[in-house]
Amino acid sequence: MIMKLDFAGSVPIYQQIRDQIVQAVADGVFLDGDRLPAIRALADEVGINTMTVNKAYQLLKQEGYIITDRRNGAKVQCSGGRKQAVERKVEKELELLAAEAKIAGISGEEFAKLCRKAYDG
Amino acid sequence: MIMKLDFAGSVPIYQQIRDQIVQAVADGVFLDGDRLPAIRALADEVGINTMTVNKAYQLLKQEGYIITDRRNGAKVQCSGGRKQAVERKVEKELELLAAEAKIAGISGEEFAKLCRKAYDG
Amino acid sequence: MIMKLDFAGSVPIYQQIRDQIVQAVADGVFLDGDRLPAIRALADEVGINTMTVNKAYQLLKQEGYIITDRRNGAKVQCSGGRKQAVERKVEKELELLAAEAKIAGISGEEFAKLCRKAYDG
Amino acid sequence: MIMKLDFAGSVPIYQQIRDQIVQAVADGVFLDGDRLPAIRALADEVGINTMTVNKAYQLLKQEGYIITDRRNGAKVQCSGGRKQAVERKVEKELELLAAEAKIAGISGEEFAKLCRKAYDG
DNA sequence: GTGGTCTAGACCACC
DNA sequence: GTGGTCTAGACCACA
Repeated sequence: MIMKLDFAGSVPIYQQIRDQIVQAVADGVFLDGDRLPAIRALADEVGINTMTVNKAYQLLKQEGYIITDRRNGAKVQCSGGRKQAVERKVEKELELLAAEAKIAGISGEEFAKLCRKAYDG
Repeated sequence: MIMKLDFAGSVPIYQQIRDQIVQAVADGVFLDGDRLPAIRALADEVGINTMTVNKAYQLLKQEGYIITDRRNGAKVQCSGGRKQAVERKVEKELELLAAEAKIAGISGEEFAKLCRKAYDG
Repeated sequence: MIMKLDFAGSVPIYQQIRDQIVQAVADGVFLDGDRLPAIRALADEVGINTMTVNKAYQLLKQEGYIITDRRNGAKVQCSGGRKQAVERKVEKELELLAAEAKIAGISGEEFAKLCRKAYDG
Repeated sequence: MIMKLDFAGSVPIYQQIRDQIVQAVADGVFLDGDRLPAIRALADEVGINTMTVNKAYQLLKQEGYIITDRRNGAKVQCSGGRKQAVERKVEKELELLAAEAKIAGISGEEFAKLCRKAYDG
């Protein structure tokens, strides 16, 4: 589990952790049911406080990406059911991205290509 | 110029203003060279501090979306040149969105459709 | 004896076991004097540690719901005497539930109906 | 704003704060739109850490009981919409309470009376 | 002024 | 071993 954190930027660390774990799940690094690193272990590894990692895990749990089994720590849970909510979120964020792209002179085709690349990896 | 601000959410007000102006430019509400509303007028209209609007305008200026002229206020400037930078930014954000979509069970086709809709409006 | 355990939630396993046994007693699944499943048997059945079941049983014993006999295991004991204590506990918890219900727009009648349903089954 | 906290018990402090604020809202101590005490002020008043109060507020926000307006701090928000969810929660908790009451020898009438008292205050 | 984030430690409950 | 909670500070972003 490699983690690239930007301590200078304005994005909270816990958010960066959350994002990268979501990425990892989407990329198949973690499969449904896999155990995530223990909070302390991950905190030590990347050199941050356990509370920060804890917050990231809580966020992931709340969003339904993981469940924390009291016996085994945190496990990935890919069960759907969030499709609608995610769709709305994606829709809204895409709108802004598309606007910025349009102004920057990125054509519809180029934008579609970027989207495809992002999805297919 | 209608502005919908969410004072509760986690997105800063100035960021919301910036986003909506970018949207408006992309949608053709403002054309290249058009004058943006005066800071004080906009602040009064939506009932916020002028400092907040000022910060949004400074952000837009810094990003190259507008130029400020002491005599005429802020004017939209659609000159290109930022294509590469925007492309990198869009690429990065798309990656996360695509990941979330993938996990939620949104197919590549559905995602592409959302992207097209976002771009074409 | 069916046991539905939620390993993800915040309620401790032993508490869930305790709750479900109390439910079963109230529902007449276990009558006064009936033997509860042996600790090890129950632990095996639901796939948890015997220590956890043991803790649940100790809690039940301490609350006066069961008595443990070295030779015969745990037996249900419906002897009263706890009425006052339970009343106080119920009173306090009802207060919070009623508050949440009130805020959510649940009327007094609806709340009473829910209460009746809970009691009559 | 009086707060009675039990530091010895097993109920987390942030949960106790959350509960008492919900109670206060239901009792009309706080009306829709009223400002809650500032996190620091409340923390100082009851002699606990700001993080703990913060967690309580986050929980309330997440449950929809309050909104945090960036300009003014936390405000009560009684807008409904949570009726169904609360109903399910109340239903489930009532079931256990009713079971305990039944075993303790509390009659259906007595239980109904307790419920009425809890709701009407 | 407000809330949001983070640290470096600590203790506890659970299993 | 795990996650959950809490402390006593600190700094920052926002308005």
